[in-house]
Order: sequence, then structure tokens, then C-alpha cells
Amino acid sequence: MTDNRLDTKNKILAIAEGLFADLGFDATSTRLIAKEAGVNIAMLHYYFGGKEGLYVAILEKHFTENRLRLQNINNDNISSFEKLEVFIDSYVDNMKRTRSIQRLMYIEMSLSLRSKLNDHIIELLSKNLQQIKKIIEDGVANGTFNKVDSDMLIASMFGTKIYLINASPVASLLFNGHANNEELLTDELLVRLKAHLKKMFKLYLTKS
Amino acid sequence: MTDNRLDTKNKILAIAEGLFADLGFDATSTRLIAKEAGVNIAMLHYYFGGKEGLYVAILEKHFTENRLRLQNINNDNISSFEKLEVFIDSYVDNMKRTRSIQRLMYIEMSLSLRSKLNDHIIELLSKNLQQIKKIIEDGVANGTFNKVDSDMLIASMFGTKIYLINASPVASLLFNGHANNEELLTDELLVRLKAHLKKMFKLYLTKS
DNA sequence: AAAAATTAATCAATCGATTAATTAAATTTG
DNA sequence: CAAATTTAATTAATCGATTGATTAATTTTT
Repeated sequence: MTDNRLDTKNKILAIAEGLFADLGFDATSTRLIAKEAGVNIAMLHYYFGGKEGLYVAILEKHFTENRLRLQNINNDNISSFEKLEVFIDSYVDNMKRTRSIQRLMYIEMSLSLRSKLNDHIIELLSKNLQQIKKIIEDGVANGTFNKVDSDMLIASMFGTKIYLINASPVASLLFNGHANNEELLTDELLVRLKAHLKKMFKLYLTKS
Repeated sequence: MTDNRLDTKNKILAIAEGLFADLGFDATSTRLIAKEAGVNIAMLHYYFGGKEGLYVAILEKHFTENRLRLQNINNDNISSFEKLEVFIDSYVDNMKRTRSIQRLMYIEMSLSLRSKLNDHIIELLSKNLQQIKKIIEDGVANGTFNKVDSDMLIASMFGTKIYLINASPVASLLFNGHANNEELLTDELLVRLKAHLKKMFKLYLTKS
């Protein structure tokens, strides 16, 4: 592909991702995407087959990116506690960068209108799920962790993230005292989030 | 109002709430609402002024219902621990009944496209927020609870609920091993959720 | 008879998508 | 290398369908 072709494709992908995340799938018109990206509407269908094809392409882009990232974590020869902390750190560190696409995915999954997209999203999210599950199960097997309702614990971890990302207005009310739209995910809050999740897991998996 | 008028209004409200929760605001057409409710499209504008007015009416209905429910909890002369458990029990017990409207609210808040609706939602959700905050702060003040990052703890509680309601496909994967659309919020799961939240709060607020 | 409720028909606007025509780039050929 | 040809990329215009909303006429209730 030439540089121009890549430019056009990537510009559409980048603009569309932001608009989809801000407005949702239905409220984002192909005309708006084309206008903001500075390209003709037909290019959107030319490259991606249509609005839904573009949506899938955005998810698949992050899907492959995320797959590469996930591979080299669980191979290390460290304790279950350290694995847990590494996972939480990397999980929280990724939040700022992947905020748009995550908001997008959870909205889409919540509605479950487009089954093809839904399958993609579930496949992507289940990767994280399996990874943390394995860390905990291994820890239980080697006696580091107690046998507890780890699924609920995992639900609380992912849920806390969703609350900060997808319910940011009311989360701002909780953390800042007002529900405006200033940036909630400050570095300070992410540090607090890491400490909180580590503490929660540690207490739950050992002191119970 | 006559019985017929009430029937028509309430039928529209009930049908629209389900459709909005299932499809989202944009994907739910006024024609579909009218068809499912068995009324003329014009009735929707006649009673509610339009699609968005209907949306607001649905929220306000739950808004007032919820306000009545919230009043008589915090007056009891019980310990902070018991208040916490009462709150969690009532919070979880309300999940099944309010699942549709809660899914709807969090989707709407996540997109934040309609500021009038957003204000309503934030006002409604902040009631729960203030209530649990007061319980914890009182507990800290009277020495029952440790001084901890209670805001993060609250975020985890609300987040866990959102995860079960709005991310139900991947939550089903976590709890049932498959991501189908069978009912996730079984009585058994709600019991587990209660136990988990109580344990999480107790550990966090005392053993840290 | 007056008011309220309901209906059918239609409005302009916007949607995603597609077409045919045009320009730019790449490839082949002499 | 350069002209000719083919392919790729882009544009403007338009398609039918659907959207939320409204109107005027009709039926029902008071």
C-alpha cells in the first residue's frame, strides 16, 4: 500500500474510534466520520465495506495489538503475589491509552445488537479474564492464596475499571465532589487505583 | 386521568423502558415503541412531547420511586457494620428489579450526549453514593472502621454491580464458563454477590 | 356540545450505501 | 527512458429507506 492509502485508512480508523467512543455506534454518522477525517464518504465503504466493517476493523486493530502485549507476562519465574502485582500494574497502566476503545467495547457489549462485534469483544476481553484467573488458580494450587470466591473478586477488579471509565460523571462526583467532565484518570488516581486493587486482592486472598 | 389514558401512558412507558434498555436510545425508533405498545405514534408525542421527553419520563418515574425507597434506612439505631450490611442487602436485592433502568442509565451516562438526561441520572445515582459514603464516614468517626481509601472501595462496589449488569456477556463467561444470554442474575449469584461485597468491605475497613 | 383521545397520512431531514465519472499512481510496452 | 495502458484511489451526486415529528380529521369520553 502506498503512503497515501495508509494515511487515508489510518485517518479514518483514528477519527472513527474517537467518534464511536464519544457518540456510540448509532449516533455516529458516516458523514461525520468522513468530514472529521477529511475524506469522502465513499472511501469509508471503499476501504472497510461500510460502517459496521469500519467498526470491526477498529476492534480488530486493538485486538491484534493487545494479543502481542499479552504474550510475555506469565512466563516469568516469580511468585503468585508478584504476578498479581505485575498484572494489576500493567492493567491500570493500559487504562489511559485504551480508554476510548474500552468504553466503546463495553457499550457495545451492553447492548449486544451486533453479534459479530460482540463475539470479537468477548474474545478480546476473555484474554484478560483467563490470565488473571490462571494467576489466582495457580496461587491457590501452590498454597499462596486461600480458596475464595475469586470470580467475584475478578468481577470487582474489572468492574472498578468500568466504573472509572464508563461511569466517569458519577465517578467524578465520588472522587472530586463534582460531576464535571474534566479528566478523571489523573496519574494520582491511577496510583490510588493500583494500591487499592493490590490491597483488595491481598486481603481477600490471604486474610479471609 | 381516565383509566384509558393511564393505560396508554403506562403501556408506552413500560414498553419504551424495555426497548431503550435493550437497544439503546438511538436504535429504538418511536415507530417500534408505538407498535410494541399497540398505540399510534402520535400518542407518544401527545403524552410525552417526543422521544426524548419519553426518555426523561422513564427516568423520572424511577427517580421518584427510588427517592421514596431511600428515605427510611439510615435512621435506625444500629451499628455501622449492620448499616453496611443492610445497605448491601437492599442494594443487591434491587438489582434484578432495576436491571433494565440501570443498564439504560449507565449507557446514557457513558455517552453523555443528552445533558438533561445526564443531570437526572447523576442526581439519582448520587443518592446511593451519599448514603454509603455517610455510613462509612460515620463508621470511621466512631472508630468502627479504619481510615482507608473508602472512595475506591465504593467504586469497586458500584463497579461490581455494573460489571454484572452491563457487561453480562463477559461476566457470564467468568461465572458460567460460556458467554450466552441466559439469565446471569440468578438468586444464587446474588447471594454470592452479597457475601462477596460484605466480606470485601469488612476486610478492607477493619483488617487493613 | 365541548373536550380529550386517537387515527391515518404526510412532512422535511438524515441515514447508510452506491453509482458513474474523474484523477492519481503503478505497471507494461515500445 | 518515455509513452501507453492498466489499476487504484478519490470525488460529486444521488438512491431508497428510515427517522422523529406534525397536521388535520375522526372517534371517544365527559
